[in-house]
Order: sequence, then C-alpha cells, then structure tokens
Amino acid sequence: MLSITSLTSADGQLCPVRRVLSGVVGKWQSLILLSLEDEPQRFSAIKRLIGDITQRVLTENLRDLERDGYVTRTVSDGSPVEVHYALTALGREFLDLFKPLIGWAVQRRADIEENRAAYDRKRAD
Amino acid sequence: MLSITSLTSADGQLCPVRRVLSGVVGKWQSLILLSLEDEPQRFSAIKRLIGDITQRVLTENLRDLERDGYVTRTVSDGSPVEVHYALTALGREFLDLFKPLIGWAVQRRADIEENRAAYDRKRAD
DNA sequence: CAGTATCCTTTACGATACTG
DNA sequence: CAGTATCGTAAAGGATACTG
Repeated sequence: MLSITSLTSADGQLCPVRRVLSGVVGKWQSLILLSLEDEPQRFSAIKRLIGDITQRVLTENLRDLERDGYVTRTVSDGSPVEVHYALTALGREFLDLFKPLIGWAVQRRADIEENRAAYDRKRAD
Repeated sequence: MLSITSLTSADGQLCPVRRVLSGVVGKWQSLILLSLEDEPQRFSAIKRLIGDITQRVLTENLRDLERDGYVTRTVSDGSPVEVHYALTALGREFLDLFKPLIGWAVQRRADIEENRAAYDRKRAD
C-alpha cells in the first residue's frame, strides 16, 4: 500500500521516507547524478556540465550524495590531485526511476506553461 | 536524448524543464497530490491527511498546483462553504511516475540510513 | 470552513577570497 | 585542481491571529 499515511508524520520532522526523497530530488542532486550517468567525472567537469552551480554548493551536494551512498569519491595521488565521482548501483537505481519524470516534464512543459498563463489571465480580470 | 544538457542553463534562471519539476517534486506538492489520489478532498481533509502542514502553506501550494493544472478547485455555495480539490489528468500522470520513486525510497530507506551512519562513523575517527 | 494577514526563523544558495 | 572559509541575500516555511 502506497498510501499517503506512509509519508506523513505528526511531529515537525520529515518521516524517513520523505527524508530519503528530499535528499535526492532537490534542486541540484538529480542534476549531479545525471552528470555522472555515462561515465565518472572529475569535480570540475561536473561543475562545467551543470553550468550554474557554485563550487561551494557542488561540494556540499556531492558530500551528501556520497554520504547517502549515491556516488563514490576517488582521490588519485598526484599534484594537483584528481578527484573522480562515480555513480553507485543505488545512484543508478534512482536515475532509472527519475529519468521518466524528466521525459514527462519535457513532454508536458508547454501544456503547463499554458495552464499557468491561462490562470493568470483569468485572475487579471 | 535525455542528456544533462537538456536541463542546464547558463544564466541564473532555472531552465523550463527544471522549473516544471521543481513545481511538483518539492516538500509538499507531491504529498498533496498523493492525498487526492483515491478521491477528491476538501481543504481541511487534505490538511488532516498530511498532518504537519500549516494552513498558510497548504493554501499556497494548492494555488500553485491549481495554477499549473495539477488540481481543480471547486467551490460549492452554502454556508459554510465547501471547497473540493481533485486531481486532473496531468496530476495523475505525474503521480503515476512519482509513485515508483516512493516505493523505491521505502525499499531502500534502511540501506541509505546505514550508508549515512557508516560514513559518519568513518569521519568520527 | 477555507482561507488572509503578519511576523519571524530557518535553510538554501550566491559571491568572493583563500589554500594544500 | 578541488576544495574551505566567510559573508550576505532571498525564498520557504512555521506560528499565530483574524475574517467572510
């Protein structure tokens, strides 16, 4: 049963399942995982692929993703160092479920924008 | 092609596709849509089903969901008024793609919590 | 009942400078 | 190169009181 009761919590904390989801569907996390889909990438490559993310925020998000087990972090000794990030099986599992959602957003984007515009036109009267 | 390039933007704005996703995978939106899955609900029923959401935030989120076309809002004349919210086809489409993600989070939750704990143990040395 | 209105706090994020 | 450290801002959300 995937009812809403499995996601609600009385106290001020997110229930564990919501905490899992919020750790991965946020503004940056899914984008970072997507940047690793084809092959492992170095820190600077991820940053370049995403474009509009600051170093600080990327570091922060990568740490959280590593902590939860979505990516691995590998440091090669040398100077300057190279740090490679790669998807784990868990990260790939998530991506496989999330990508259909991206496809849907691409398909439906125009409809949603039209809905929004229509709603705003009505309210403007 | 569902590459990352379809989601990145050079300027400070979210690209349109990311804007769509951010409007629906946030902290409350998916939960609200889930509360409407079986049948339309009144405002107070949604609030009760979710539990930890304030009236202000629920109102705000419902408006945005209505604006984008995920839910309809129907006011019955009477006193006091009854307001019913219901899923649209668009809202249902989203839920159909999002629910597998919830199922996955339920399955994987324990693993992820263990990853987190293991990571924190390492860092504690 | 279904909201508004106000105020306040927290969290995420951006910008920038610095470092092994 | 891959971060850390600091500072500042803006948006989301919580608490509470009020209303047609």
